[in-house]
Amino acid sequence: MIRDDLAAAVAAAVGRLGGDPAVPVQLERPARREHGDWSTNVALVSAKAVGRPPRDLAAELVADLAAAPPAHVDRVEIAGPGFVNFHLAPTWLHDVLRTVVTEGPEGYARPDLGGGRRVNVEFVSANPTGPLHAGGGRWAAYGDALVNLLNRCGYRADREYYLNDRGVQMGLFGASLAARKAGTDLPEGGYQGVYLEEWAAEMPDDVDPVEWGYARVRQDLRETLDAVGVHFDTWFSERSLLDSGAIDATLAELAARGVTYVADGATWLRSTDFGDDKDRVLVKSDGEYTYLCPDIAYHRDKFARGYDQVIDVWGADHHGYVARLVAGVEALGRRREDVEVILGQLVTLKRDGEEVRLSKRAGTMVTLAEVVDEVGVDAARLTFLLQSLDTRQTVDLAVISSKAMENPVFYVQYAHARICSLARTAAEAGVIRRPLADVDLRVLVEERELDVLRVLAELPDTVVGACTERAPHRVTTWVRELAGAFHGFYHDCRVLGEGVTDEVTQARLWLVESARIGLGIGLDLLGVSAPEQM
RNA sequence: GCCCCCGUAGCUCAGCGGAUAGAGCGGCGGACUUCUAAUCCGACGGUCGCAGGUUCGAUUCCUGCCGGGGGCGCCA
Repeated sequence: MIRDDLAAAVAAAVGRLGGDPAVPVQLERPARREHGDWSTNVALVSAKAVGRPPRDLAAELVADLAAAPPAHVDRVEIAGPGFVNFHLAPTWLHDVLRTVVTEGPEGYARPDLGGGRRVNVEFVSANPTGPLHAGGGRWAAYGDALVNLLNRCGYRADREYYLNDRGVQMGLFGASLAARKAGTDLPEGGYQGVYLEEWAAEMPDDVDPVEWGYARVRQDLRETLDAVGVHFDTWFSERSLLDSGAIDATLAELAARGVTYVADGATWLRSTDFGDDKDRVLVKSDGEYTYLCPDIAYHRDKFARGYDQVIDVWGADHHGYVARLVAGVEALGRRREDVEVILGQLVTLKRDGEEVRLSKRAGTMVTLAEVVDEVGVDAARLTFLLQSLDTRQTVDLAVISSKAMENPVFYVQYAHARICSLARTAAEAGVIRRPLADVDLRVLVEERELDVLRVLAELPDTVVGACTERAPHRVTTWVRELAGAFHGFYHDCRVLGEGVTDEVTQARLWLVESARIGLGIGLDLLGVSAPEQM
């Protein structure tokens, strides 16, 4: 890669000039075109240590580099307070094209960050007491894309859904179902959703409402998540922890480690020893487990299944729960960095500008299934992956369902469809793309052409950043940029037809192919389809 | 009171310590006899909430304040 070549050249020059070779050389793409194609700040960074003005250092660097410029380098300049800017010949972008095509959809932008480490990503995990509401789509799309990113970056990541299938809520759910069926009053705090009426009507007379309802919910969850294209590797049942004795085994292990104690008839975890602000009850004085207790057993189980790292994706409303869960994991002897909790801000739903309160119990809900049904998987997923998880997202149902331009999914998919259409037209016209090695890419000199390649060049960095920062939305941003660059190219540069020389047609066909590969990689990471026509 | 997230163009949001802060949408003005106009181009639009600090350099990091959202149970 060009950056590594430039960095190596700069490091060597720094060494020859008596600078500190330990200072890492940073190469970045300047925001402004006149600042060149690549820029380094070594002179700024090491000026103090060397005790000389940064511009003097930069001048020496430039002189040294000019003696034997690295490949593709046209000229090297000093700018501003002491930046060293590299202006490259377009050939560096032609190399990008070759790399993209040669490495292909499988190989390009596939950095090995994970080294095969196994990661368990748990997400959605809504209580099995009703359908997923529309806001849950954010967790579904996010978790799924995050796993895609991890897997692309050399981890072995799995998707997991935790079913809280025991406890108070389940009982309440079953009782609500039974009451609906019998036409009696709902229990105190019961579930009022319309879906309960439908399900009660389906429910046979001679069944346990909790069990029947639980099965019904799982079916619904599975169908909905299938419809959003999210397929979990594991559906983990909280009950199974009780049945297998894992909860008691966990309590025994914690006791053996001396991190629990009994007070006021309850069993407590010394979570303050692990960074929590107060100790937490694991077993209540009435003998029941708290929510935390099986949850610690659950995380112990994940590690027992061979995962090196565990990631939980939760809504920000669970913020107060993080410290005790992490404390619990640490109390079991794991390193605290082995468990990572990602908190996302909740989704506010609006319909025609008016907020729709989402409450499963109150029953005023818009289901995820309805939204997907209305707008389609692709629009739904891309919408949820448009913004950082730290931003509270407002989704106006009227907007995403209007198939209008407000929704960027069409913009991006249209670019892909155009690419495929171009390939079809070429085939119909009998234009055969020659092997890349036989094509002269140096005819690609138009800014529109080079812009496409500039964006493609950034994909590897984007993937790394999106993965390490747990920020799939960066891929969304990138995909929109590539689509924009492609549309501009498409508008200004003809690939086929009279007035275009054979050389240019050939080179542009490969340019289009590289864009197809890049767009495909990005959309695949997001779980959004890349249509061949629209 | 303590903890977390947010505050950037009219709206929704990008922005990985760098140079003159970007995109989409809306509004305004343009471009289709040619590979898909679901596209493209132009102009307009900003005290990056406020005040300090660190730094050669801060929208970005730190502290305080203001505003919005969420959380602080032997609930789940």
